[in-house]
Amino acid sequence: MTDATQGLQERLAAIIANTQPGQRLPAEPDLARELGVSRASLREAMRTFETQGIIHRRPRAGTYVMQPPAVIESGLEVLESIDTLASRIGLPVSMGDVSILRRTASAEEAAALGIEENFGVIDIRRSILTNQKAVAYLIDILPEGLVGDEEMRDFQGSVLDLLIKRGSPPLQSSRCEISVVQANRELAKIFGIQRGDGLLMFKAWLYTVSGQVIDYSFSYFLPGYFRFHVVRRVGQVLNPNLNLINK
Amino acid sequence: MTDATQGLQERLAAIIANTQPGQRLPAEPDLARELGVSRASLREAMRTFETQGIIHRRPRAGTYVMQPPAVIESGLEVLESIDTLASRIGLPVSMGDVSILRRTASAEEAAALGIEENFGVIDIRRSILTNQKAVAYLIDILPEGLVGDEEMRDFQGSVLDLLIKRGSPPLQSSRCEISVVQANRELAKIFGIQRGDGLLMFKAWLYTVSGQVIDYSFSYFLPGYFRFHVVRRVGQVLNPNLNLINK
DNA sequence: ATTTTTTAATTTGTCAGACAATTGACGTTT
DNA sequence: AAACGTCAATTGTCTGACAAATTAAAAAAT
Repeated sequence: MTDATQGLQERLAAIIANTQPGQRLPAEPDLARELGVSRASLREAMRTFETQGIIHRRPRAGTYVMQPPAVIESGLEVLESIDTLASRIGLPVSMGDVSILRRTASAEEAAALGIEENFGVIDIRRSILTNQKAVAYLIDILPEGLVGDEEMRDFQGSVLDLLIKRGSPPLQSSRCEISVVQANRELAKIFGIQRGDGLLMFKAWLYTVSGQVIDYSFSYFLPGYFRFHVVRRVGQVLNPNLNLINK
Repeated sequence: MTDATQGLQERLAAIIANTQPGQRLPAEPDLARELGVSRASLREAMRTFETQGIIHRRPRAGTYVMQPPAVIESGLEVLESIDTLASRIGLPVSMGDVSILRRTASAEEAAALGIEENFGVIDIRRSILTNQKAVAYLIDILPEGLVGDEEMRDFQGSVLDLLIKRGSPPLQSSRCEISVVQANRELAKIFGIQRGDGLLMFKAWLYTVSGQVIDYSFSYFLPGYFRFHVVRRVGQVLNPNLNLINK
C-alpha cells in the first residue's frame, strides 16, 4: 500500500472512530470532498473497512458504522492485558524488572511492523511475578515515535493498557498465534526452569483500525498458572479464498 | 455486500486460486475485461483480498499472489477437525492406530459430559501422522449410545466430522482450553520425544444447540507443526466515546 | 387533523475514459 | 560487456455520468 493510500486510510479511520456506532457516515460525494480524494479512491478505502466488518453499506440508504459485538465470553476473543486478566482472576501479581531500550529493528520485526529494516523501535520487556516467582514474560516491540518519553517514564503497567488509555491511534484487533516453545537459556533463567522446558507462547500483532501493526509482541507463560480458552463456532471457514486456493 | 458484488468477489477468488503463489495476475484492464466489469469495480474487489494479505500490489509492477504460510495454520474461531484442516491446507496426513473402546466414565469425564459416574462412554484415541511421524494425538470421550456400532465400524476420520456429517444432534460450539503439558510416558512414546517435553494441549467441550456436552476431548500437538491463531478484538477502543474522551 | 398517495431528492453501485508517475525490458551506444 | 536512453506497461487516481431504489418531503384524500 502506498503512503498516500495509507494516509487516506488513517484519516478515514479517524472519521469512522468519531462516529457513533449505528450512525450513518456522510454520503460518499461529501466524504470524498471532505477528504480531498475522488469518490473511486474513497470507495476503495471504504472497502477495506467493510471487509473488516467495521462499517456496513446499504445501497441507496447509506453507510453505517457497525456496533462492536457484545462481549460475553471472557476468553481469548477479547484482548486484555495480563495485568487486567490477573486481577480479574484474583491472582496477586507484581511487575518484575522492566527493560526499555531503543534500538533498530531486525528483519523479522521490520516485516511484522511494516517498517524499514534498521528503523528505530522501542523494546519493552518485563516479567510478571506471583509470590516472587516469574510466571509470565512479555516482550513488546513498537515503532519509534509512537510513545513519548514522558509517557515512558511513568510506565507502570502493560503496553496494551497504555495504548488503550491514550486512545490514539484507535486499535482494532490483535492477531495472536499460539504455540509452544522450548525455553532458551534466557527464558530458563527468568522462569527458574530447565532449558528445553515447554512454555506457552503468544506471538501477537496489534492492529490499528487503519490496518497498521503498532505492536509486535511475544508473551511467554509458565504452564499451570494461566488458563486460556476460546469458544469455537461449528461451521464453515469464513474466508472462502483459502478453500479455493488449496483445492 | 450486494449479490453482484459477491459474485465478482467469488470469480476473482477463483482466478487468484488458480494462479501460482508468487505469480503475477493479469493487468487490471485485462482482468476487468475478462470478468466483464469496470476497472473501478475490479479494484474494489481486489482491495478486499489485499486487506486479507492474499495478494500484494506493487505500483507499476503488477499484482502478485502471496505465498501462503507452509505450516498448518488455523484460526481457532471456527471449529474444524484436524483432518479437514490438513486437507484444506494440502498437507498429506494419515491416521495412525485407532483405538475405540467402551468403558465407564471417570468422575472428571462424568462431570464434563453431564452424566452419572460409571455411565458408559466411548473412548476414541488416534494419532495423526505426517511422514510416518506422529504430530498430533487426539482423545475423544462421548456418552454411550450416541454413535451406533455400524457407524463406528467404518470410522475413518475425525469424531467431529462424523458428528457434523450425521447432522444430529445439531452442534453449537466448542469451548476450548489451551495449555501446555509435559509429556508423560505414554505421550512421549507416541510422539517419540522425551518425558517432560512440552506439548500444546487443547481440552475441549463440544456443545449441542441444546447445551449438552456431546464430546469431551483432549488434543495434543507436537510443537512446530501447527500454528493456531485467534483474532482478539479490542472491544472498548472502537467505541467512539472513548476516543473522544481521550483526545 | 390524520392518513394515504405521489413526488422528488438522496445515495450507493457501476461504468467509461483519461492522465500521471514510475518501473522494467529493450535496444543503442560506448 | 557495460552503461545509457527509450518506450511500452502497469498501478494509482481523477472526472463525470447514469441506474436503481430508498427515504423523506409534499400533496392529496379522508
